[in-house]
Amino acid sequence: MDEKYNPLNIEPKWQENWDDSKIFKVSEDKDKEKYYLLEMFPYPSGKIHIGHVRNYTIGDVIARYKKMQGFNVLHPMGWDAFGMPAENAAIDNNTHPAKWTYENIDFMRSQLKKIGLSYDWDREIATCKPDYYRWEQWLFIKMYEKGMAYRKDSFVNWCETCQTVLANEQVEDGACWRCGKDVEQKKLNQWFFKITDFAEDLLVDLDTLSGWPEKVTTMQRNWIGKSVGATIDFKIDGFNKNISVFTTRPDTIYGATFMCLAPEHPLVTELSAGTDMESDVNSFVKRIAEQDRTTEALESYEKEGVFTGAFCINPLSGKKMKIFAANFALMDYGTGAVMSVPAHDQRDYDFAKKYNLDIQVVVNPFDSELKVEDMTEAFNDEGVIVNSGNFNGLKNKKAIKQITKFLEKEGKGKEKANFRLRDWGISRQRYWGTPIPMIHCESCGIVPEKVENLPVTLPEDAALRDTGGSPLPDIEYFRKATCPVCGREDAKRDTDTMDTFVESSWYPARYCSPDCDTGMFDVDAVKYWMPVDQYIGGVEHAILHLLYSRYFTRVMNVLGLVDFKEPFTNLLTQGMVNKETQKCPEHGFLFPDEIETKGDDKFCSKCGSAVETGPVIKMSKSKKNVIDPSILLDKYGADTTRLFSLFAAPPEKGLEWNDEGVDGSARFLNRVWRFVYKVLDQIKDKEAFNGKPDELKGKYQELNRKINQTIKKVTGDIEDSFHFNTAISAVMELVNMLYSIDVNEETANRDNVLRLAVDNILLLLSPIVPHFAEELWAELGNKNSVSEQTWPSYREDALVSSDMMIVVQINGKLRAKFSIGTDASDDDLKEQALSDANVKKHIEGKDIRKVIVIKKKLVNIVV
RNA sequence: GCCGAAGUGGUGGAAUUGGUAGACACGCUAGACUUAGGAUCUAGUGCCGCAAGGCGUGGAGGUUCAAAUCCUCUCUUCGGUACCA
Repeated sequence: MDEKYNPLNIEPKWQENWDDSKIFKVSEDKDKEKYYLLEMFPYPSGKIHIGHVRNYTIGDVIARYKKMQGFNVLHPMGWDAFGMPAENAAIDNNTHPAKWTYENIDFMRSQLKKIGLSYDWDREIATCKPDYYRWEQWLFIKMYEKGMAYRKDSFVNWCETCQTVLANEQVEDGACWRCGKDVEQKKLNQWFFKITDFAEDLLVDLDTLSGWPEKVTTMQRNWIGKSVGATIDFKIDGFNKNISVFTTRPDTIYGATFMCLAPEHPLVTELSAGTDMESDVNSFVKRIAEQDRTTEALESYEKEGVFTGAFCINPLSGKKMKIFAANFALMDYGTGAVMSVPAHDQRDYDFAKKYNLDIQVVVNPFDSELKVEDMTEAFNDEGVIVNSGNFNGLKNKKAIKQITKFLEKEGKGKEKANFRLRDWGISRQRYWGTPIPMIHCESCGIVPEKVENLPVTLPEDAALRDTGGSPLPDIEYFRKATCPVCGREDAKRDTDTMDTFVESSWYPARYCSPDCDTGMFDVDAVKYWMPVDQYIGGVEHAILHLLYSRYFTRVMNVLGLVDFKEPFTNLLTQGMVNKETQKCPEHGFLFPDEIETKGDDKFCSKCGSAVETGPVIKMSKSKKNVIDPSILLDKYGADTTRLFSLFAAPPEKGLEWNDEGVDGSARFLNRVWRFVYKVLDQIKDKEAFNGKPDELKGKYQELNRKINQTIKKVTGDIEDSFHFNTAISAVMELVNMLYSIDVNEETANRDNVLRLAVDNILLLLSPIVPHFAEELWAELGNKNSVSEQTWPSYREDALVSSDMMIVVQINGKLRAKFSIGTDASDDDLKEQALSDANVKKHIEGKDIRKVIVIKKKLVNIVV
């Protein structure tokens, strides 16, 4: 055995060993309980960054831990390989997206292998491969046939830089989530998935996800945004038509004094046509349509509107209400029409003040009476109904139900729940994505490609345009198609591709049978492995990816492909790894290795300008605040890097990256190594101690207790909360204790206890630092891989101590401590406490009012 | 604005059925050793104080023999979301 720990020698050896022996390859085994552990697969952007290392290490520890506990563990890895950066990089570097992507995959795979992760690499998938997206196209056609995929004209979020449409979820603060450019509104004909059909189901089932962080279910709940109220019909004066509105406050209907329509609402132009108002209305509608709709801009807009010239009739009060087109009414929420109740809605109040409209109080606070002339803002708390005919005197909450019921009876309204969630627009005008398997035929309309013709393969020889945008419409042989229905040869293939979130919505199921060529997956394999027992990934995917995955699982469920609805039983959202940004006035953002430091000052290595330090934010390639783990891996090896990334903080917590502590982790492994080296000859042929504590004496009895306590603590920390940082601390304490005892002391079972200590330290650490553990495990004379050992258990009798430490407080302040046998009575404790010298000093001349004795813990003397 | 989470030493972080605040590390100080290392070992390290002692978990109150932990108010930071009728 080497005297010194040299990770760079031993790590490649074990990685090869695991690879060759396929020790982590799994298959369905009905006799073993399965455990499916999945980390969110990465986008192959080029290099692994430290956030990946943290994420995959967390997963790897759990996978190895569960394997040692006897589970049949599925732990796969793959690549979320379609997406825009490939196109951008291809243009920048004059290469091809496919080439760029596959090269990145090869490089990143080699990086992951260097971290020593326990993947079943035979299950690796890449979503850009035709044998993967073939089944996505198949599912698209199934969804189309069931009416779950449809086409509609709609205003879409358009990113000019990326030349593509973005889903609502992909717009962050009014800007593109990927490139940061402000998003514009554009009208396009697009494919949509009918996720809103499952809005209620997706919402209700959040309650069943007890293994998810509440934070995430709350975010999804808010995103789905259910509100309960009523739709109410208002007759339009002089027209044989109704305006339907959605409101959550039917109790305030008597106070509705005007009506607001979204500018795009079809009635706006219809009602104003041929009236004096026509030109005003049209110019207003046109102006609003052209307005910038970024969130920032929206905030600065004042509420404004224009009278359409028409009136409607309040169905209960019978009063005439002016109908406006207003900029704050949204066409795609509710019905695109708002019944405005200025007394009880702040927005309506502002609008009424501006245009001098009637304000009518219909809810009073419980203890006072509102007067319109004294009001400075809308009143929207709970209260008592007034000025509302038969409903006066009711609490407004009760009135909501009664008025709704009344409207239903009269045929003027209906109870209704409304959702904020919109259908999922999936068309992208991009090249590097899954082609949408639909064909536009002049005779037959839009029809699906024949299933036997799948996959519709993405042409690999496409020349990208310098300007961005998809080359697919230019490629004649791709675009030209034969109509699968009538056989016309001049049909056109859809040249849009799917949103890349589609691929990631079903990949967990694909891992169960990655080579299946008869369907999306092998039904029996999925039945065995799915759902995922533990999913791990960044909290940044709390809405987007996780909601889409839940939706897709429901789609597969409805299509009879799977028998469950929730894909992820337990979810661990790992905090993001953050780092400050560095900016050079001339060269913009800088990578850490582009900075030179002189004392406390930092300079750009290209031009020497002083570097400006920006805020601490999530690591991203575009901001260049990334840490390349290969520096750590080359210098310290994988095990130290793994250990450090776990020791720094509990997984769910965000982390400001700082590698100052990494030496401590390296030092710890060295300490363990040196100890094993020191006692190796002594313990190599010995059995680990497994007797009763009374077979041991003194320090060695204590050591035995500490070993068992450590097993208990580490197991609990992993099992209950994945708090590896405290688990590691516990092992460190045990190692510190080993250094404090004399290994040559003549005492019973000495070497057997030392063996027990070393065995368990290696077993407990093995999921965290697997190469290190394998090496020392082999040095101890073991033939099998440490990962095939059983996770250690502790002896209950070893935990028991004959003494206990008692704390003495006076008025709650710590004044003394003493050790006493565990069989001591309360009175013994009291007596012992009062006889302590320091205690005597503090109670001298004072009356003892009360003595509180807490069993096995403390004595508090109140004076 | 609304929803959620979090505030503990110089740093990362421990500790919650209320019961020794600061485990384990990093850093720092002093020393030892030496084959001069990114090594190892010993001692110290919350703050104030020579000490006795006092103070101390964002701030202010409260409950309790006892509060980082429970309650009320408040401040700050981070994350999500936002004209949603």
